[in-house]
Amino acid sequence: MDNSVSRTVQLDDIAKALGISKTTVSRAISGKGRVSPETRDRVLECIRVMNYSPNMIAKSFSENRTYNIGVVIPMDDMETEAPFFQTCLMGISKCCALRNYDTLVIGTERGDVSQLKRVLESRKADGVIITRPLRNGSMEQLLADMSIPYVTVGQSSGVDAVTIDSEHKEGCCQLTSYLLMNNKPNKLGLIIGSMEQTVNKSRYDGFVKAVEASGATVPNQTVFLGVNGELQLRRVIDDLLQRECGCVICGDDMICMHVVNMLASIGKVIPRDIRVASFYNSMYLDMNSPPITALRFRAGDLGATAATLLLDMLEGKETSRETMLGFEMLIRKSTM
Amino acid sequence: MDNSVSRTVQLDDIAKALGISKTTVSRAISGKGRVSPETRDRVLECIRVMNYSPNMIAKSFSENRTYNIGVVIPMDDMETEAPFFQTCLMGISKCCALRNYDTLVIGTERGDVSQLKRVLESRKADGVIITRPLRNGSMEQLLADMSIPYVTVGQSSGVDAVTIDSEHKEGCCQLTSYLLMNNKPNKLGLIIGSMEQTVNKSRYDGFVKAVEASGATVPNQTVFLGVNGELQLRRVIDDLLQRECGCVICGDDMICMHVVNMLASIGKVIPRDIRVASFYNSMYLDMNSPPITALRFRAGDLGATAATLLLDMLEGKETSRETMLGFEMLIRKSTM
DNA sequence: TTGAAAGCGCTAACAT
DNA sequence: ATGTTAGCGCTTTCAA
Repeated sequence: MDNSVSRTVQLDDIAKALGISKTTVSRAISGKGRVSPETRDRVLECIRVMNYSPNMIAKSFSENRTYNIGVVIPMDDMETEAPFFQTCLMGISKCCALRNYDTLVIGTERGDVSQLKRVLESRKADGVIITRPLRNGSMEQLLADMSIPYVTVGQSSGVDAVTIDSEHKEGCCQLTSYLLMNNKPNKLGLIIGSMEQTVNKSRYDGFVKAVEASGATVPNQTVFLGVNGELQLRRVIDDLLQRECGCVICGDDMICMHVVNMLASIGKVIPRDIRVASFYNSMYLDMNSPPITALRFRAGDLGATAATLLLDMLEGKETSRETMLGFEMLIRKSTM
Repeated sequence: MDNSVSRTVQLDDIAKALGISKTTVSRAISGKGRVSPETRDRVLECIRVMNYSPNMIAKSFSENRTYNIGVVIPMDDMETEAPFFQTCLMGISKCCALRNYDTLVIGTERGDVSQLKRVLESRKADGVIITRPLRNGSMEQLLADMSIPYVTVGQSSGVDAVTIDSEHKEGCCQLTSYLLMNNKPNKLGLIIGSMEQTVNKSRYDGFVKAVEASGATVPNQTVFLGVNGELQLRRVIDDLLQRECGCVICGDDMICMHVVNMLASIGKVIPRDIRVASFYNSMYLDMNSPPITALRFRAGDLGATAATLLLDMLEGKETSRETMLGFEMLIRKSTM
C-alpha cells in the first residue's frame, strides 16, 4: 500500500506503462544505442503525457558527474559590489542553463581556496570557471591535481590552462598611448590594485608597453601598484596631485569610482584639474559626470564564452587554449 | 588489476583498513546511532590519514537531498549590475558554505520561471531563496506545488511563505516624512520601478503612509509608478522639472543613478536645483557627489539571514514566518 | 532492436 | 555496539 505523497514518476513507470524495459526507455531518451524510431516516439510521447523528468541526482550518481559547474567569485570587501563578476556570472549562468547545466557559486576572499576545495572534494562540480585568476595559481594547482577541467577568465598561471581573455594588455596599451598624446609620461599617473591578480599584471604590462613605445621610461614616481583600500588610495591621490599629474589611469572601475569620489571631495574638477581614465568600464563610469574614458570589456560575453568552452571540454570536444575577446575604447569627457 | 587513475578513497576503504563494517564508519561520521568512542576516534583518525571525503553525489542519492539551495536572481537588463543581488548572493553563499551547502544560481528575466522549474524538476535544490519576489507569486506557487521549502527576501505573495524583509514600508515612510519637512507634498516627486515587485509596492506604501500622515493627499501628478527604461525615465524627469518639483525620491539605486546622470546632463545641480533621495543605498549613492540621501538596507545580512532560515527549515527546525531587519537613514548633502 | 542484471557509494532498517 | 543487507533511480555491459 502506497500512501506516500505523490511519488514522482520515474523511468520504470514509463517502461511499465509501455510494456518495455527501462533500458529501452533510457536509450530512447539519451539517444545512445539503437532504438526503433517508433519505440522512440512512443517513449517520448509517454514521457510528455506522464510528465516525467529524470532525477538528476540518480543520473549524476550513475554517470559520476553532476551537471554542475563551479564559478569562483571574489568576495573581498573591495569587490562585493564589483559589477564585473555579477555580469560575468549571469553570462555563465544563462549559457549553462541552455545546456542543462547548473551554476554553483564558489566564494573566495584574498585568494582563499577552501571553498573551492570543499566543492571539489565533495565532487559537486564537473568543471570550474575562475573569474579572477591570481598569479600564484593555487586554484589552478588544486584543479590540476584533481584533474578537474577549468577555464580562467583572464590569463592563468597554469601551464595548460584554457583561458578566455580580453586583450587587456593590448587595450591598456592603446588607451595609454592615446593618453600620452596629451600628457607627458611623467605626469601620467597609474593606480592599480593587487598585482597578485593576473588581470592587473596584464594591464600594467599594457601600460608599460605604451610608455616604452613612446620612447619614454616608465614613470615610477607616478605609478602605484598593489593599491588597496581607501586610505592607501587617498594617499596615492594626494601624491599624484602634489606631483601635478595631468591625468590618472585607474586599474579598474572600483578604483576609479573611489578616485572620482575623492577628487570631488577635495574640490578637484575632472577634467579641468585632472583627467581621469579607467582600464575597465561599468555603469559607474558611464553614468558619471563627466563620463569616464575607459576600456569596455563585455563581462557577460566573457562569462558566456568561458562557459561554452568549459562545457565543450566536459563533452570531450577540443577547445582552443586561448580565446581572445576584443575591447572598445570609450573616449569621453573625463580626458578631454 | 586496477590501472584506473587513482580511485578516490571511499567509505569501504576506511572500513576495510580498520577491519570494521562501513555502516559503523558511516555512523561514526554522522553521529547517528551508537558507536563506541574509541571506534569513533579510530575512524576519524583513519579518515584524516587516508584523506577521505564523502562522495556527496552518492550521499545525495541515498538521502534524496542535494545539499544545494537555489537562489533566484533577476537577470533583466536594468538589473544586471544591481549591487543588491550580488551582495545578497554573497551573504547567502557564505552562510551556506559554513553549513556545507552549496548555492545554485537560478536566473530569471521578467518573471520567467522556466529556470526555476528546470532546477526543481531535476531535483537539484533542496530549497530556494527568492531575492526579488513578484506580486503575481508564480514562483511561490511552483514551489508550493512541489513542496519545496523557500524563503523570500522581501514580502511574498504566498500565504505561508517564510519571509525576511527590511522594514521597507517603515523606512520609506520615515524617509518621506523627513523630506516632507522641507518639501511641499505636491512638489515631491517619486519614481518607482515595476509595481510587480513586492518591494516596490512596500516602498510605495511607505511613501503614501507618510504623505497621508502629514495630512496631505498623495500627489498623483508627481508620482510615477512602473517606470522602466531610460526613455521613460527621461520623460518622467522632464515632467518633474516642469512641475518645479523641489525633490525627487528614487525607488532604488539603479533608478537613482540614472536620475543623477540625467540631471547632470541637462545642467541641473543637486541639491541646488533639485534635491534627490533614494530608497535603496549602494556604493553608487555613497560615492556620488554630492552623496545621496538614502535608506541603507544590508543586502549581505538579508542574504545571510535568508540562508540561515532556509537551512534551519531544511533541518526541520521551526522558523518564524517573518523576520524583519532594520534600516538606516542616511541623510546627506543631496537633500540639504 | 530489446531486455536482464550489475553497479555507482552511500544510508538505514533490521538483526545480532 | 556493530554487522548484514536492501535499497535509492539511473546507466551500461552483456546476452539474446
